Amino acid sequence: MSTAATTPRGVPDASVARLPGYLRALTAMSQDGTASVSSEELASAAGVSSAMLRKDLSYLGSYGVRGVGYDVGRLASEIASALGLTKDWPVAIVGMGNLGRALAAYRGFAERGFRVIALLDHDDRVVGEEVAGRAVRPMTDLEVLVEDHGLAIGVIATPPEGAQAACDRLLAAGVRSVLNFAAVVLAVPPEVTVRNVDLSTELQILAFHGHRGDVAEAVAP
Amino acid sequence: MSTAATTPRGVPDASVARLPGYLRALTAMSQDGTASVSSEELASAAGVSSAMLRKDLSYLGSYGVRGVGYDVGRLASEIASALGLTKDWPVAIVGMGNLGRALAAYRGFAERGFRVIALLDHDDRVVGEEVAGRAVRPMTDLEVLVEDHGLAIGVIATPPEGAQAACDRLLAAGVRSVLNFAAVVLAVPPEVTVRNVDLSTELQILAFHGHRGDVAEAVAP
DNA sequence: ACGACTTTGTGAAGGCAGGCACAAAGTCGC
DNA sequence: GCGACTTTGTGCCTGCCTTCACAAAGTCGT
Ligand SMILES: NC(=O)c1ccc[n+]([C@@H]2O[C@H](COP(=O)([O-])OP(=O)(O)OC[C@H]3O[C@@H](n4cnc5c(N)ncnc54)[C@H](O)[C@@H]3O)[C@@H](O)[C@H]2O)c1
Ligand SMILES: NC(=O)c1ccc[n+]([C@@H]2O[C@H](COP(=O)([O-])OP(=O)(O)OC[C@H]3O[C@@H](n4cnc5c(N)ncnc54)[C@H](O)[C@@H]3O)[C@@H](O)[C@H]2O)c1
Repeated sequence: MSTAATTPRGVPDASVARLPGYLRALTAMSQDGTASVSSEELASAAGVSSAMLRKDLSYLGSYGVRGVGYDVGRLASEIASALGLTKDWPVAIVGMGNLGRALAAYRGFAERGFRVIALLDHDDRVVGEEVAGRAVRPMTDLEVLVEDHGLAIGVIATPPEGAQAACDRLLAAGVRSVLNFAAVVLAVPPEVTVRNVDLSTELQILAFHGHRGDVAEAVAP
Repeated sequence: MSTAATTPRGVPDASVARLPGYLRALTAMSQDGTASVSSEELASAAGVSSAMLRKDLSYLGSYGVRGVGYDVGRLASEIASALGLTKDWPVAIVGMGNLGRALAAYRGFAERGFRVIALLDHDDRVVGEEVAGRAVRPMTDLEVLVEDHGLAIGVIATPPEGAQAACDRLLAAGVRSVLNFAAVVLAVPPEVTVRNVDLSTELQILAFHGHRGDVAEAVAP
């Protein structure tokens, strides 16, 4: 019933989607030894306007100093806290095909506080294989994994046909956040959050813009 | 100066981003032998509301029949045409690491009219290697490739440090559409379209929602 | 041939997000 | 210690996107 402005923690989705970008820029600055940034500098590093940045940050609280800017370390820590990154998030990857293996080998996970605790596949020929120094486990291990690690995020890297089944198993085991790489619309109850990453969709959107660019140039004059 | 509604081809960005989802659902229906769909059915298959679907389609023209619905084949073809998928789009993938190899092996490209014409890397140890039945080529091949194939879309799968350099080379060769998997903000001139796919960002957004879900439940009652 | 029924296409309204511009606030130099 | 300067935080406004609701349109059964 309350608006975003009323509740201190009511951050609009559009803002949330930009916070990781700010955090990344801040982390880079921190490693460069930069201690303080203005909204102008940070905005340009994150590729947004300074007004937008300030508005986004204002949803989190007042962590800037007028006339000076933001303390890099402090702001990074506040954003991380707002995103819920103060604890490690256990992640399981389902589907050890081409994409699943690339994801398993990706070290960007750990760098941002996501701990891959399991690689899963339903195919007996793949189960037991070693991927990125870890043994692939059968789907039946899911329940135990959730119990042991409090598994929170499931990544689906199966073909489209298997994605709903994989999702159902994740949900049954208690997972409530899913990152889906398969090109299907997953049916989930409302309390579950699904984010879709679809390469084909992205390419098609690019095709549209490339296409339109040509058309616009041909029509405008 | 004209609004989206004035120009027949003025499709809002938000709509464009959903068209690929409609197209995918239609393709699946077509393969099932379904000849006709209502906006209600198609909307549910694509995971949007029927009002939204109808409005999106109305930007493309009037291809439905009142009282009946849409002809699956016809609508698919109209959407494909609006997206600019009537021709093949040549794609080059830059950066043959874990991710680049997975992308190279992905057959979803060809299925949707995107033809991978080259795999590129700047590392001499990787150049010449065979990936997905294709030899990896050096960055210096870019210009010739663009000339020969009219290369239109570049995919960047290099580490963040190399992404801007890779992007610059693509643009210099004439590419105007870029799909970027590296977690950096690429600097490009306004006529170039860049879309970013960042796994870490997605996970952090999921973390926020998982986190918030807990908080909301704890605070609400 | 006609009427009832279904489903589209779209005007109108509401809500949300982005951008502008400025007052408030705090710093730094002198 | 004080004033000038810098930069934040935010109220307001504009435009876009989404949802609602219904008249128009065309079909199918009789
Ligand atoms: N490869 C890519 O670069 C790429 C890019 C974008 C999107 N995708 C999408 O990612 C998904 C995976 O692609 P891929 O190329 O890795 O496929 P793949 O066929 O190489 O691998 C799929 C793996 O998932 C496993 N699997 C299938 N059904 C399962 C189930 N129900 N439960 C558990 N495991 C199951 C299979 O055993 C197999 O090991 C696809 O949906 C694809 O569209 C892939
Ligand atoms: N591996 C994953 O699953 C994954 C997931 C999400 C995002 N990413 C991102 O994708 C990118 C690639 O990841 P990866 O794991 O494949 O990295 P990687 O280190 O395995 O491979 C990078 C490849 O790019 C090449 N390269 C580097 N600089 C280049 C340049 N300027 N021009 C041409 N080629 C260049 C290198 O020679 C190497 O072969 C990274 O930015 C990473 O953050 C990877």
